[in-house]
Amino acid sequence: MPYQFTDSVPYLLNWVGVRLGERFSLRLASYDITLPMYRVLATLRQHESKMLTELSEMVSVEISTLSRLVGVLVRRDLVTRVRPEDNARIVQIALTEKGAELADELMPIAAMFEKTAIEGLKPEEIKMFKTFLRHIGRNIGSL
Amino acid sequence: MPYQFTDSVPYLLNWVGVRLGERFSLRLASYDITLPMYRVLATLRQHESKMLTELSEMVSVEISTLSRLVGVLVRRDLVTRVRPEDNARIVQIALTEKGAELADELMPIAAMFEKTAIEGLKPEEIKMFKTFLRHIGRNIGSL
DNA sequence: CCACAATGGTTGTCAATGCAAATGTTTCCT
DNA sequence: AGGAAACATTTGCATTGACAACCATTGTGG
Repeated sequence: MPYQFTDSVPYLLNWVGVRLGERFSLRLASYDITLPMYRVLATLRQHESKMLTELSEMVSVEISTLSRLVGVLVRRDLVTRVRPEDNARIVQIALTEKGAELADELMPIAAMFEKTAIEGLKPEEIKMFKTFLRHIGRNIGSL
Repeated sequence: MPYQFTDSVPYLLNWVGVRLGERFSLRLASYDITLPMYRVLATLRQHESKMLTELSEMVSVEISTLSRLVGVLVRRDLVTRVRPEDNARIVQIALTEKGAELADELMPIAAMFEKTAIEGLKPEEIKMFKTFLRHIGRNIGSL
């Protein structure tokens, strides 16, 4: 059997990923929040405080882009950006009260969204699916 | 158990997808080809000829962006863009000889790449994984 | 058969992105 | 201690990409 591009894992992954992103962006639009913004808020909601580099790795946004993005989030009073006393080269990003509230409002929507997306898959299938994804994620190092 | 963002399907999907794309882009760089370009070539390799809108849907690239992208591929003599006699509002995109040759050179690399990415998963697991992806893909309509 | 809606594609414009260089900070080595 | 290397972030600049407005063609209902 020949290699079929549109049947390949990277293709399918991208196709589904892009569409999920598009759809969810639409939902976020009414909150005046972009998808990368949401990713930052949601990540911080579960990690308290992260430096820029860590955040960049987690949300898959290029660090210079993220630097600017954090800038707008600070201006909107959704996150804080502080240089710790004991280490002046890093910057800690954390949610403000307002940012935490927004995250708490948005995350249930994301949860519902995901629920609809994986509708029809059995719990153990979802578990497997995530395991496969993480497995591929680990393999990426050897690419 | 609370909803954990970094454990969600959309997050994992994006995380893995972005990284696969980044890595493969690096491979393509030596051919002076970008990832979206590769996607166009590979799609056409398996579909002969597509109109712009269909191509846009398949490669997940916004149509105006794709219009310009096709422009550069035409200039590089990798694809042709013709308005059929019988329907002058559509445009058919097809590979040139040169484009087909390039696709044939690149696709085995992509195949190897994928092989490495899914290393360690059993054939039936890969099959399941793709089934899950397609299933989610179909659900997206109801988002 | 003709106005008008719908479809397919291109172009103008501006915001988002990414790379590279610059800046400041800490760590490491001798 | 002193300077080089490594690290974390920011900024400048050029490219990319998205959205909207637009043009051209085809399809449709009265």
